[in-house]
Order: sequence, then structure tokens, then C-alpha cells
Amino acid sequence: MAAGRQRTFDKQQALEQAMRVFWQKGFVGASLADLTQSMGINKPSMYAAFGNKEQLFIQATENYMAHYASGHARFLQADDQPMALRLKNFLLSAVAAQCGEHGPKGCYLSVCVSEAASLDFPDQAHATIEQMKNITEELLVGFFSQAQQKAEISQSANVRQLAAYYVTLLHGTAAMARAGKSLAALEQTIDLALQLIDEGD
Amino acid sequence: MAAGRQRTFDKQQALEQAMRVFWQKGFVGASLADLTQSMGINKPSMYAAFGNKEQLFIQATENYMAHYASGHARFLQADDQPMALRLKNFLLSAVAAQCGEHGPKGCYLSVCVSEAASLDFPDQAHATIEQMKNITEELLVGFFSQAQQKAEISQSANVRQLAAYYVTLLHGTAAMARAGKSLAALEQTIDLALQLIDEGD
DNA sequence: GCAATATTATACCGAGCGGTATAAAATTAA
DNA sequence: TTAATTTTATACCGCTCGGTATAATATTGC
Repeated sequence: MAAGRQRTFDKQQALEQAMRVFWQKGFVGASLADLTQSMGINKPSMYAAFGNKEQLFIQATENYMAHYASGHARFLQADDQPMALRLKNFLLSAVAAQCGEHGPKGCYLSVCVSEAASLDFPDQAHATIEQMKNITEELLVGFFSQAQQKAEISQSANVRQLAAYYVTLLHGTAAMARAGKSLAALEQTIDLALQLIDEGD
Repeated sequence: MAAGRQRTFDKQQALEQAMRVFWQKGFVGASLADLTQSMGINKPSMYAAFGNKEQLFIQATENYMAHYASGHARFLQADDQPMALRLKNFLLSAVAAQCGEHGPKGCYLSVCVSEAASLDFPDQAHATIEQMKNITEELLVGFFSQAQQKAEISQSANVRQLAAYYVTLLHGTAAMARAGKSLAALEQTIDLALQLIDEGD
């Protein structure tokens, strides 16, 4: 076993708290005092465990993707259900999360993408956001392509266009959730948007 | 005429530049150095003309609403055109602006609403954002109500729900525009979203 | 010209920022 | 027990933040 005093905090638990602070306040808005206080540690411990603020942000972002964002995808893969229902459950799961089910209101990635566009954003952090911001659209492209192969949607449908449409909608609901809209209201918006699949070509 | 040295800069022009900085960087991200440099003045001149950073932000926000956001509404009021076309032109005008036609990419209000949710946002600035964030939805409620009276849409349609849907969509396109999506791609998303009106009940 | 007034530019203030030096405390290997 | 090692806590660093005191510069009414 490694010599030396052993750390008295759980690294994963501290990362989770840092993620929540970034989620609420963004990268620039989250000060080291905010972060370390929520993490329950002091600054040297943070620097020893995570490197610096930017590296902490990158790891918090990866933690968000791995433990929060990716959880909704399983609804798309429920092969026993009709395609429209799978899509609906995916969207509703995402919107419920945006309304604060398991974290701050809004979407972590939406907040960061908006902030990362404002230049003077650190390079590696910017690259991390750049890498992750397209994942959901690609996920939906795959979903609609598969549905098209199974003839669940029209052969003439533009799958990328459909994917872009629902990703855009989710960024919209994230903004509305952050602004305080209720989950019930956003679910109605989702229902409306699903008419494109139920009734469209 | 008031005695004393007269100011050597145009107040409206300086406000316009401040608005662009807040648009790009948000309230916390925009430093006084950023602001005064873009405005072409120094700090005491800014404080004499606008009060402080928060008051400058409030006036910049009002300037945005008066000279940028409100410009799209005229497309809704073109009474000689069919309702679907008026809505389409409104949405396309807004999306073109989001793609950087006359300012930074994204929507000034979307950025601020996201930031204002993060607490420790100054009180008066928060109240200003709170007051403005519902204006577009109310505008669209009026638009759809009028269309319903003229029997341009179904009597059973939920007007507020429709308005909320298109506002949500616009917040979504704003996020996508800020993330770098092209105007052409976003126009396709708008076309898709307009099927709700062309084909729906 | 002469006060009075308003704007300009410079230089500065306390506070908070991200980050770190230092030394005490705790743990392991020997 | 001792030496080596790692984490802890405190105190501090240089820098930038929002905001301002001060004094020079214009401009007005008289």
C-alpha cells in the first residue's frame, strides 16, 4: 500500500459536488471558494487530487456525461417498445432531469456550451465541451437510422434533420427549465413536438 | 444649456457596444476593462454616464429589447399574409439574428436567463431579466389568439401551449447558434417545427 | 476674464480571484 | 522507533475585480 497519510474524503463524492457547483454557476461563476466549500475540502487538497480548476471542470464534465446525461439513452434502446414511445420516454426522462430531478435546474452542457462560446474560456475545457456537445445529436441520428431501417419511419425522412430538431428542442426545454418553467408545462411542449413523429410522413 | 465640459462620446453608441460585450460574455464574464475598452471610454466616464456595472447591464438589456428583440415582431403583424407565413417569417428573422446577423451569436436573453438562475446575480439585474423573459411567449399568445378568432387555426387548439412550444424552440435554436450551427441547418429545424401549424389540427 | 460646472485621465483602494509555500499531522515500510 | 511519504490546514502570493479620489481639461453663464 502507498505510504503516507491517506485522504479523508471520497474523491468521487467530491467530484460530484464540484459538478453541481459548475452546473449551477458555470465555469467562471464558480469560484474556488464555492467549489472547495461544497466539496468539503480545502484548496491544497483539491489541487492535489484534481490538478487545478480547469482539470477539475473537465473531470466534472466527464462525470456529468457518464453518470447523468448518458442515463437517458437506455429509453431509446428498449427494443420491445414502438419507436415513438421510446423517443417519448427518452425526451421525458431528459426533461425531468432538466427540471431538477437529480441536480440543479437546466442542462449542464447547455450552460457550458453557452459559456464556452465566450472566448477567454480555457483551451482544454473548451475542447472538452466541443467534443461532448454533438453526442446527443449523433445518438439520435443512430436511433432514427435504425428506425428507418425497420420501416418505423418513412424512407424519405431526413434522419439528421429529425435528430437536430429534437436536440434543439431539448436545448430549448433546458433553457425554459432553468428559467423556472414547470415540468408539467415542458411535458406538454414535448407532447406537441412528438406530433412530428406520430402524424408526420 | 448645461454648463461644464461636454462629453466627447455618444452615449447610445457606447451603450450599444456594452450590450454586445454582455451578449458575448454574460454579466459576470464581462469585466469593466472589457466593457470600457469596447465602449471606447474610461471607467469614470462610464460611472458618470450609467451609474455602475449593474445599471449599465440593465440599460444594455433594455436597449437589446427595444432595438433588437422587438424588431422581429413586425412579421407577426403583416395582416395581409396568411398566418403560417407570418409565423415562419417571424421565426426565420429571429434565427437569422441568432446566427450573428447583427450581433454576437446566440440570444442575449437566453444567455442572461441562464446566468440569472445562478443566484448571486445582482437583484435589480435579476428583476430586469425576470420581467423580460416572458415577453416573447405573451407576444405569441396574442398572435395565436388572434389567429384563432379569425379561424386560421382550430378552435380547440391550446394557444398558450403553442406559444410555449415556439418560444422553447427559439431558445433551442439560440443555443445551437451559439454552439456554431449554421443558419441553413437551423432554418431546416424551423421548417420542421412549422409542420405543427401546417398539418396539425 | 472669471467663477461655476461637468468630463476627462491617472492612479489608487479594499476585496476576492486562482494558485502555492510551509509546516503540522497521519500513515507506511523498514 | 525511525525515516520517508502523503494529506491536511493556515497563511500567504501576485493579479484582477468593481469602484473611486484627485486633479487637469473644457465648457457654460455672467
